[in-house]
Amino acid sequence: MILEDLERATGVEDLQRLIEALRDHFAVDHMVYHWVNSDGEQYGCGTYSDGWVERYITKDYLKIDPVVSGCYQRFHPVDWKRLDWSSRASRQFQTDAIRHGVGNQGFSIPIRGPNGQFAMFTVSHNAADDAWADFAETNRRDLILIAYYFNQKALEFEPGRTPEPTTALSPREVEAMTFLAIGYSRAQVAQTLAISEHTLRVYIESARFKLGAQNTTHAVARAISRGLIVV
Amino acid sequence: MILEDLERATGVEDLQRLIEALRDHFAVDHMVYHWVNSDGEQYGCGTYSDGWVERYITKDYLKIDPVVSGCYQRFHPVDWKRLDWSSRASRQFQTDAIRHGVGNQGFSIPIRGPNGQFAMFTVSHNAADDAWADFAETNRRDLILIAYYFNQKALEFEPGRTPEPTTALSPREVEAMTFLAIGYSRAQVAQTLAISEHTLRVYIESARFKLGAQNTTHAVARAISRGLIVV
DNA sequence: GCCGGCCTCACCATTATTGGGGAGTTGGAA
DNA sequence: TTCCAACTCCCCAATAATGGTGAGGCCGGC
Repeated sequence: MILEDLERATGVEDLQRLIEALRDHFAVDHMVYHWVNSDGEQYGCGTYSDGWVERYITKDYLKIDPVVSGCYQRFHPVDWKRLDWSSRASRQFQTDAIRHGVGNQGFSIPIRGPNGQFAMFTVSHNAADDAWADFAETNRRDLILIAYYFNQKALEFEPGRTPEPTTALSPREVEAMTFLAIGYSRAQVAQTLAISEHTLRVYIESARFKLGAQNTTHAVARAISRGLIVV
Repeated sequence: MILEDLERATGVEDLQRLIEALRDHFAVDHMVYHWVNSDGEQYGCGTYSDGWVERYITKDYLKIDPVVSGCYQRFHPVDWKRLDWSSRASRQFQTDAIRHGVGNQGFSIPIRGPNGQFAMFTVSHNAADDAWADFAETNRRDLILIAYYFNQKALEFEPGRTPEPTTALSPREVEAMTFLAIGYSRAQVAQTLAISEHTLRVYIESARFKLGAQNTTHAVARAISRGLIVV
């Protein structure tokens, strides 16, 4: 089955090949994996035409695509029909998309990973409403799993995701960082931990040093994104 | 099947009932859903003893539990054995957990939702290593789907626990937060963005207000854990 | 038994951040 | 067109954070 192939994938070429196989397997027009960085960078693979992908990027459609914002706000898979297409920009985008071969129906699954990673797995097709509803109902679970495995592989292949040498913080340092991260001032943290502010400073500086951080805010940011504290 | 029951669930009582049914169905010692709020609050349901749950909370084990930080750093399901149990605090925690009836084996699936929501779905059991590896291998996909549906329902039932609807930051605010998060001082950020420090302050204050943050560090922490910026 | 990491406390001076005001432009949405 | 959100700039005073330096006790590993 396809999940096994996915598990065996060893590079991004495999993902492109597999997504085409998936499209054929589900007999739909398009299948796309789309990783969106929060600063607007994008990576993806799928079966949309090169023309549409290029147009999407150059026209900065990412910012007005209701599928993107809809997925970003939700956890569950979204049927495109249930999104808000009312604004003029949305409708223009929709018309343009259909003209470039994107189906009139679509189904997108939001996926989130560590460090705010966000991606979408999309199936698109030209079909009547009820046929599409049937398709979505029938295949939802498989698609969720495929999206999950796809993202897992994408994360794996992403360069720069190499696990950093996690310099563990001491328990007191973790506590200090945690309280700072939830908005306590140094005085409040010291009071909460029942230690002097001087002592607290030692922890913060120690944590800053271990994390290679320039200042407290930086240290807290690193502690969070390295998963050393859960805020 | 159980996924159907999950889809039909209409309240948290159903989730508690279902997770017990799931434990019996998979014939394991424990099954737990554990939602960690972005301010350190916790909610969960599962089959751990009340004593252990209470102890976990009062001893603030959330902060030192290697399962939590391990899941927080990863996307894929994690086998407890492959986590880092080397620190003293970790080993104490482990001993205490086993004494309170938690299994020696475990398998936890991280789940992430909108606005930085983070939860874990955990299966725990007393078993030998190879038997457990078999179990995990056999049931991984089912468990991933169950975790997914469970979180979907949990999000549905607990709207109050969801962090305030994403008050998106403006582009400049995102830039400001991002540079602060990588250790720049206000002066440096202002210079980098080629704006006056006064202007920068307006962005920071605005972002702080939108994020409901007490201070800059808090704002950056929230921006990161809600996935508004990537560091 | 020594070394190192962790936890605790202190002072001084400097720099950075914050909170309170006010004010003008621009571009897109209603 | 009107309005609002976003972007830009300014002052003053109070408060918070930081850098440097120092010290003692406790515990576990080599």
